Amino acid sequence: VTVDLVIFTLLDADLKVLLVRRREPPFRGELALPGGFVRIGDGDLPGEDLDAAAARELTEETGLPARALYLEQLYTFGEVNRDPRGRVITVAYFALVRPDLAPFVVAGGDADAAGWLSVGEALGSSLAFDHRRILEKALARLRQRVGDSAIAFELVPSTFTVAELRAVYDCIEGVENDAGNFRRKFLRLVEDGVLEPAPGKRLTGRKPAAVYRFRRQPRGAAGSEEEIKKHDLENGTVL
Amino acid sequence: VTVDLVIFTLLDADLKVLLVRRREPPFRGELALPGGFVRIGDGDLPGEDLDAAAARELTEETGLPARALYLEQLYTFGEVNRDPRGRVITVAYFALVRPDLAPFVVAGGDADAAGWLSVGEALGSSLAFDHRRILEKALARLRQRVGDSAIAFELVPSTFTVAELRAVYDCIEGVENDAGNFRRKFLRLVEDGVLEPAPGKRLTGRKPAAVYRFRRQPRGAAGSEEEIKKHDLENGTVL
DNA sequence: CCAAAAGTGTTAACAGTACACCCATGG
DNA sequence: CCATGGGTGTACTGTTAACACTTTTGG
Repeated sequence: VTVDLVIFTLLDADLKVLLVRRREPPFRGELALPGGFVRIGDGDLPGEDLDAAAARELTEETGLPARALYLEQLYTFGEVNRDPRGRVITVAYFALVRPDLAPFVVAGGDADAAGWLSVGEALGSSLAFDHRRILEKALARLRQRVGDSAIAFELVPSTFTVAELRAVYDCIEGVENDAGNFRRKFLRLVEDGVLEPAPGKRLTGRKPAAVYRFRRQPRGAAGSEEEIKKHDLENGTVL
Repeated sequence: VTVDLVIFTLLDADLKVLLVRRREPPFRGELALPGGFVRIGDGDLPGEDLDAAAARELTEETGLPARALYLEQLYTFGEVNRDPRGRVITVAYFALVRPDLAPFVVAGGDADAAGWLSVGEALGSSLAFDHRRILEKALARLRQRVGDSAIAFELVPSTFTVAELRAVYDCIEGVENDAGNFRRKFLRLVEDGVLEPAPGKRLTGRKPAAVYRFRRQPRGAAGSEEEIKKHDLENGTVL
């Protein structure tokens, strides 16, 4: 049993995925998703949970603490012949790296030249094993999550402007959101205490834009309204 | 590696799950989800895909052809100590049995007294392994799917009335839908060719109700409109 | 006739969409 | 002063939710 990771980030308004070039057969020299075997724990070696294995691989491949990243189980692929070495079942995970952390990602241990590749290009080129299918599944999950949960905040620096968040949506949904309408939805989140103004201005365009940040714990007493808000952040529709 | 199945049906306006009583240790005599080991295929025995293993177990436990049932991968549980026998990772699947087929379900091979238990009761009683957590996850998935795909048709006989389908939604969402409003949404599906009138009337209440059936392949030329419809049935919002 | 469920109508509130517009500022 | 992007207003649309209403039937 292995875990494979689909790690996304957003650079230059383009969705990127972290791929490695395999140094060992099978598929030596080809592009693949980072991953590795789950420590089962025979005898005296302690085993690890699946989530722990995914977090460990994530840290190994990115050099970033897993706690700072979004990580979620994606799907398990277990076709008989997906690995020429024999029967290998892989639990795929799906991770997001905030773009301000992406430059710190360095090549991992068991693979050459880890690197961010544009998802479009990755889908165009050939990948090892059934990793193309895994990537497609991850992409579908990402779009779903962006549509119905607050996951987009994981693809933006810790403080951001309305336009920056809008760019994330534009890029992932592949459409161009109306600036005015998007702003209104955004401000509703501020009203609801999901976001809050942050100090400073962003000097990106001509006119400086207001900067916001995600509010980790909602303000006010934990009334029923806040409960709902928490639920929304985890499962519900936000933007 | 095992597969475990969470098999739901709807009887007497109550959501039921299929549980078995274990005949072997560990957890002998306790209630558990049906499941079994995946055939890996060492040596000359052929292995099986995960989906195939789930379908096989599903047929073994229910006596019904898997083709007639809804089956979808749910989540993979791999905590180190979830099975006292050693390291066992389980891929949980989620299945639906139409209520008109539920009475034909008989006890499976490796377990006593398979039976439909009310989900409320099942969550109240203790289950083997981490099966309670799996059941909770399945319930969450069911509610999600009912909300955003056409899965409810899998919990209704092949022909049904507006009120019968509404009862499915009421039961799973735990709310009472307005009869009139529900009817309008329902009729929109008929307009769109997703449903079609079926011959006969249902004599359930005082006034006989019209009967409908699910339309497997949409009518008309396969234009772009039909493509969208197909997409909706698979992924999108329907009711 | 009456109860009960099928089926219809009406309306207010709300969210999404499109698009026109004002405002502030760096060059 | 002007182009650019931030930020605002507004009218139109379709969907939802609440609820009152008519119709049809078996008992």
